[in-house]
Amino acid sequence: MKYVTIKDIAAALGISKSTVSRALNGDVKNVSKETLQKIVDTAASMGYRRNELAVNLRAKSNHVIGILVPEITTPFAMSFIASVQKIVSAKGYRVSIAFSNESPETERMNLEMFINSRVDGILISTCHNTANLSTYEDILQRKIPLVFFDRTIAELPVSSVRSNDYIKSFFMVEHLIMSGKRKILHIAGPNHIQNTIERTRGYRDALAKFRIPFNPELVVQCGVGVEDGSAAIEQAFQKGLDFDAVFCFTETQAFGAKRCLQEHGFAIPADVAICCMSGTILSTLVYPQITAVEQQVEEMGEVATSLLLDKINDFSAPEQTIILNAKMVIRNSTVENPPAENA
Amino acid sequence: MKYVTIKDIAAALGISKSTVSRALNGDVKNVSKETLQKIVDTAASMGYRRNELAVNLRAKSNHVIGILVPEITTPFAMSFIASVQKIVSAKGYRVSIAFSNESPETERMNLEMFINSRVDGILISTCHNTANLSTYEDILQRKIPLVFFDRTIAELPVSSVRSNDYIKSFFMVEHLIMSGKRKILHIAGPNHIQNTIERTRGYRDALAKFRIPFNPELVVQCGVGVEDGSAAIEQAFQKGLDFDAVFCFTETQAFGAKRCLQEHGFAIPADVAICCMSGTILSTLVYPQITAVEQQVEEMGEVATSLLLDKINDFSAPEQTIILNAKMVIRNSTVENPPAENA
DNA sequence: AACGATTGCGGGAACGGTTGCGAAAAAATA
DNA sequence: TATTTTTTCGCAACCGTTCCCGCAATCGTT
Repeated sequence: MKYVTIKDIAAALGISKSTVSRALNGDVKNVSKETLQKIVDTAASMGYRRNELAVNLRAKSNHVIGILVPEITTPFAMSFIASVQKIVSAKGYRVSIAFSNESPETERMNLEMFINSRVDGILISTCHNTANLSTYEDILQRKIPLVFFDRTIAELPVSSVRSNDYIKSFFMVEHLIMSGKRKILHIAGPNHIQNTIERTRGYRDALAKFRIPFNPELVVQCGVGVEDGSAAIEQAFQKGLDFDAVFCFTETQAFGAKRCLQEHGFAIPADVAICCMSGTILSTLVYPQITAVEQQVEEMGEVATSLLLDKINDFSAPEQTIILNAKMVIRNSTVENPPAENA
Repeated sequence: MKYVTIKDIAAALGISKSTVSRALNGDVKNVSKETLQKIVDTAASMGYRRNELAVNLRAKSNHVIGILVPEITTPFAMSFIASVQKIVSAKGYRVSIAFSNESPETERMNLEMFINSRVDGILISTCHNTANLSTYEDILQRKIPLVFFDRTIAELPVSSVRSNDYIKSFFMVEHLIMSGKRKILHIAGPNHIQNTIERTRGYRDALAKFRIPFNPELVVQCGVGVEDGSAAIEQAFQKGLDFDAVFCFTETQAFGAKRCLQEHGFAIPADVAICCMSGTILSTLVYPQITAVEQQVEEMGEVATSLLLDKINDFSAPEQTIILNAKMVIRNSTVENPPAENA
């Protein structure tokens, strides 16, 4: 027999399954000490394993948190998932992970899978061109707790957690300028997402503060991959653009840009400085290490989870929009001698 | 009402829930065309969502594949998971992910969680100092399909997938020697795992082939993190060791080693060449790009999944041990002008 | 001695589906 | 028209657990 049930235990002991259930749940008030011990012992010796499926059906809860991310193979997603996992597993929840591959259709499918499997709550970072408002609304109508993180949707009355992109972007460009750079190339992100707008706004406003004229040619919009960053630099060379710093939308772009510049023999940061938003631990792997604004991924996971658990606990908990303070870390890709560690 | 059930639909239409169930499962043989259409329509308009919990309880199957990895925040784990996810989701399975943090205790806990939640199969890469033989045996006794990947356990009669570590390690060191290096530092892994033994054996045998005497001082054993690699180099300097190449057990060690060497002003590969096992896409992000033996992660995911699905389909399917051919990619960290792409 | 309170346990209805079996109705055949 | 076959559907059991309700025995109190 593959699995023994409480019925089997009851039969073996000649008692009712109710008592067995109670005993195994440690109900000391309704089971005598001896019976309880006897039940626990035989359960162990028979290799009993509580069937969560049955428990969950009865409890109408899966004890599962669904996490939906655009991509899974990014340090950001991994760290976020790990952070959530760590917290909720201590509270008896498991996490179920799905990814949208930046496709709204896949996103919708996965959300419906979450609904069908009766997850207790959903954490989601939407894909770029999101088109699933009706699905989100369906989820809300069913009173399934939902929290957006990183990429949020302003239209919906749901809690969300993201970083203060604009101001950190501003500070980063300011840092470049104060390091003596003036011709700053900005490798931006896809133009239909909120983050791109915020970060590019920070870039422009920092230039304005120092009365550096904005040159549209110095802003190139492209994908967020390593090769995109590399290609952006190649393209800038071909256009004959003159620049002494590069400010990237993502870390991966920065990797590509840096590698391309190094392959062309440029010294970093002397000839060209490089920095980026969305930095992660990877920025410290390369040489020189990259100055970056790092999202507090761990913290984002913790905050998002906390908001979600609140909602799970009481669906009428108020919606909150939390803006985390991303951390700017200055490293060798922008200055020769960076401070030890800085916020 | 949060969720409508087939009973609700049945009541709304004045028919039995059996018929509703059949209709929703597309049982054309037992439901008339009109009734079926009527049921499907009202189900849609009432916002019915099949409760997977109930279905799974009845079917005694969760339609979930459990994946247990030592760490989640590695490109290897992520790519593997993504690869499995892609395949099984097409077959109606979800994946549940857990990690052991290299702790046998956590590993055991998570395995028991998998058992309790009645997963249909388990893919596992064991933690370093594994001590859960009895748990594995429990799983096998319950006839829960189990497949090991990457880190395997020879003692157990289960299918497994891993790479040909020894020979690739041998080739890698041979490559260094043929590039003119002779004093090769080997940053090895923890000494109680199989992979360390295999790879170090490859190192020694390659030296032997070229009649280079083996110097135990040139083998340092340490953790697999970036900082471990960096520390290993620092330590080598302090010991006054003389070396012109570094062969790392993992990619992360190589990152640390490379960064440390560059910070000390060494030219790579001219002064010191660097290469490693367990390479991933990350090796191409850095400058110079790192020569590495890359596991075919995608393929490993596919093969492991295939073995597992076979077992799920028929538990008496034969156990297989599959050795994948890892791919050695020569890049700028060992030679100035690497071939375009090579196996 | 009588009576309420407590303790320990069993019976059985849920949770939301699926499915074998049988019955009624409809259609096909003799 | 009578009989057989087919279609269409309902009944009820089942998956493994929880939990409400009720009953008997024990205990304590006056």
